[in-house]
Amino acid sequence: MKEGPDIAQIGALIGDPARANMLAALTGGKALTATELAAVGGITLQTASAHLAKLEAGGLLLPRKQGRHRYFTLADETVARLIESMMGFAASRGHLRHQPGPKEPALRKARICYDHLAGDYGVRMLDSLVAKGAIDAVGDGLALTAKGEETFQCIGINVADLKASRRPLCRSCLDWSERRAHLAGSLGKALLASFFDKGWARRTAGSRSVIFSPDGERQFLALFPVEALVFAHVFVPKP
Amino acid sequence: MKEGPDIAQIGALIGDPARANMLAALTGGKALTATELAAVGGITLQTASAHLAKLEAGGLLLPRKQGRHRYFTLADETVARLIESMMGFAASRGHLRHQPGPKEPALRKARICYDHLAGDYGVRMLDSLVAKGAIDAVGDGLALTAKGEETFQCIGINVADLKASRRPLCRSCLDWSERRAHLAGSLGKALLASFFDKGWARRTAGSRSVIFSPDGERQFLALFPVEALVFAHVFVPKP
DNA sequence: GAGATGCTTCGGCTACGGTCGAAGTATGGA
DNA sequence: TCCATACTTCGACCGTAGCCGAAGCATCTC
Repeated sequence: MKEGPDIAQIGALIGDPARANMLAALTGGKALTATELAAVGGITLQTASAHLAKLEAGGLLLPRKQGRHRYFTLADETVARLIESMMGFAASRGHLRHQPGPKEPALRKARICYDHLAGDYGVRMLDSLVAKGAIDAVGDGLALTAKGEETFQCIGINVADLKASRRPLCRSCLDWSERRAHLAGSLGKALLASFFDKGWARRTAGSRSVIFSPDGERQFLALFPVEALVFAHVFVPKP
Repeated sequence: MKEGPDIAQIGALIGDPARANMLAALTGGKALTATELAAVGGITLQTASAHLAKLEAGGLLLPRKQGRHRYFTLADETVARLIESMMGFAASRGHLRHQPGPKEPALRKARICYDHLAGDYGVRMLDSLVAKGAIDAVGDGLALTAKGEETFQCIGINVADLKASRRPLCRSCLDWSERRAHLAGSLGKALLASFFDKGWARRTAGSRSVIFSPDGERQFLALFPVEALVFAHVFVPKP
């Protein structure tokens, strides 16, 4: 039959454990060197080199040479979205890792999804913004309201700048740990960046998880309060 | 590192050409027997049986025994969404099939995406519905308007029934051939079903493509006119 | 009951892809 | 200039996953 585009190629690309680990690590948004990615994949540098060549040829990765290092990033936001959506799917089918591990809770609480905040805190933030009327949620789509535009200006985010770029302002991104949406798009990116700028939170060295400082956490929770009522209509039953 | 759910498993599942072909065929929405799927995959029945067992174990497929046949369907709408999104991604990276083939144009014009209409005609339908104000497009989300509810009642679609089900009414689904959204969800399903009921169109035997009758095509195009102005803001530039 | 059809299981073959050691190339620093 | 570091290429090894022929169940038809 052979209809349509070839999904087997990218499936196979993602289907190798070492490559999958590399891709998952790169979903953290940071550029990583071949050596770092080899460690992530649990393989030697030679093998990693071969894998990276394949991922690059497949259009999933973008290399950037800098001195004697080669830094790799996901080629595109669409790659990140694909990986995240596959994680969501895998989680829904129970394809979890064997070892929950000590890092797991931190990851579920707050982590980076390419360039924006995900996990419990990411979902909470979006919920709160919707409850405040800063963002409109229609179906599975998100849109900034006029009120929201004001709000973000006050926090110190220049919405006009964001609007100028071609990238969509708001995008919903399905969270694999919470199975609910969090905020992606250039606004999601700007918000996370501002948390880092303010010193509320920082990324961790070898992981996707985001660590809040005690003070940062207090401020974050105050800025994005949870209203119990909200959950009623946003709740999505787990299948 | 091993963070998060295991995407390698489902990647590998989709990564085999024979399995990928089977999954793509099942995205046509019809239940297919093991023998039919073997033909689709270009392999013998024994091999297909092994593949199907793996896909079933992975939670991608749902078997249904009927007489001496075993019919397989995609386990879930989420599987169909995953496959379609991978197709979209593959298409965007140029991972196309070698042979464009004679069926390709028909497929691009109108095809089934799990249970709703995709392709040029699918995109056109959504564009037209948005232009008419029957559906609200906010960001990448869709919502039925009050006016739309009336409209669909007139066409003979019982919106109240659809609302009763847990499945979302409107969902946007990215079209791999058009790289724009078309209408999924229970409303998308109901619309396609009504086209079949009215005899405007029919499915083809071994393919996902949808064939309109001359009269059906005329009616469809009249019902969903294109207004040039609409395209301006819906257009998404190809990267 | 006999035969045909649909599908699964078993066993063995094969090939491809992942793996690493060793050697080769580029870049940076002393 | 010389060495260390970062990475790639080459070559060889090996395991696994895909593949099919043959045989074994199950179900329908006559």
